[in-house]
Amino acid sequence: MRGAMARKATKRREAGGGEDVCCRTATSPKLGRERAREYAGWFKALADPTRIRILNLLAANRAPVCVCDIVKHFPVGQPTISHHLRILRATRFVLSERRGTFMYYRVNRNCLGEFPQAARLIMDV
Amino acid sequence: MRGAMARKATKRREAGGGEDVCCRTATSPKLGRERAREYAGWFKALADPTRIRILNLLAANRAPVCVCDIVKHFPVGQPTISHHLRILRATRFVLSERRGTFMYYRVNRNCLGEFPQAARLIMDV
DNA sequence: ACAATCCATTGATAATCATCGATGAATAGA
DNA sequence: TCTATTCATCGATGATTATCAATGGATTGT
Repeated sequence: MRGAMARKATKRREAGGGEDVCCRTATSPKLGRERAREYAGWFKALADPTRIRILNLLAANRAPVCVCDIVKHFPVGQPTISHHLRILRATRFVLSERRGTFMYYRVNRNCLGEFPQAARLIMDV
Repeated sequence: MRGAMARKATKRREAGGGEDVCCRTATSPKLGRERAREYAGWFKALADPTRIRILNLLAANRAPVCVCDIVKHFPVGQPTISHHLRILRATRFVLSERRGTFMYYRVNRNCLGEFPQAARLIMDV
């Protein structure tokens, strides 16, 4: 479904030196596709203003917060908040815990440490 | 279009103490909507594996790299690479420069410094 | 057993996005 | 001026997503 147009770039002057023309052969990305996909998943989880503010609300509260209290602070419905929480939970940005009828969410502080590491790998430093 | 279902949460026991029931009134998110939208835009720019690896390729090469050399390393067509570069350029993750027919791209190292700052603000530390 | 509450899930919808092929603008060289 | 090359943009398409209303499962209290 793709790749037809992808590979026919810059092939002139194959005879004469074997050198490509425009640049001196750039280095490949060092980050593998698997790792890149993992990081993209993390960033995608933060690529929404509501999710960022949910995360910030949970971080601002030392004690875990239940869903109905999260809902109060945002102009979207409860199912939407649940949807966002599921994404944040799947990426381990938040942790959840059940107490009776309530679900309490809190931020996962370990993620704070993983991010600079990812940034360094992407930025190659 | 939204807000109908949003605000009718947890209103019982208005008489008797004025207290809500489930949690002790969680703190609001400290991050404003404007800032959250700005950060979400940054993360959205990184929410794609191809863009992450383009960024990584540019970071791995000290000298600027032209588009046709970027295209060689990815299984997508040149218009798609241009599309991704436009997004990375709009968010200032990369800088571009024209030399004759070629467009040379390089990573913007300043962004490395802005990210931990954003992480700290979101995570409230 | 029953009613009430919390919250996750489902199904639908409109918007956004990644990708493609085709085209066009700009530049360099003959 | 003509041709070739690089790269951005356009229009279309399929996939993903944010949101909603409605429903259902789980738990608590009567």
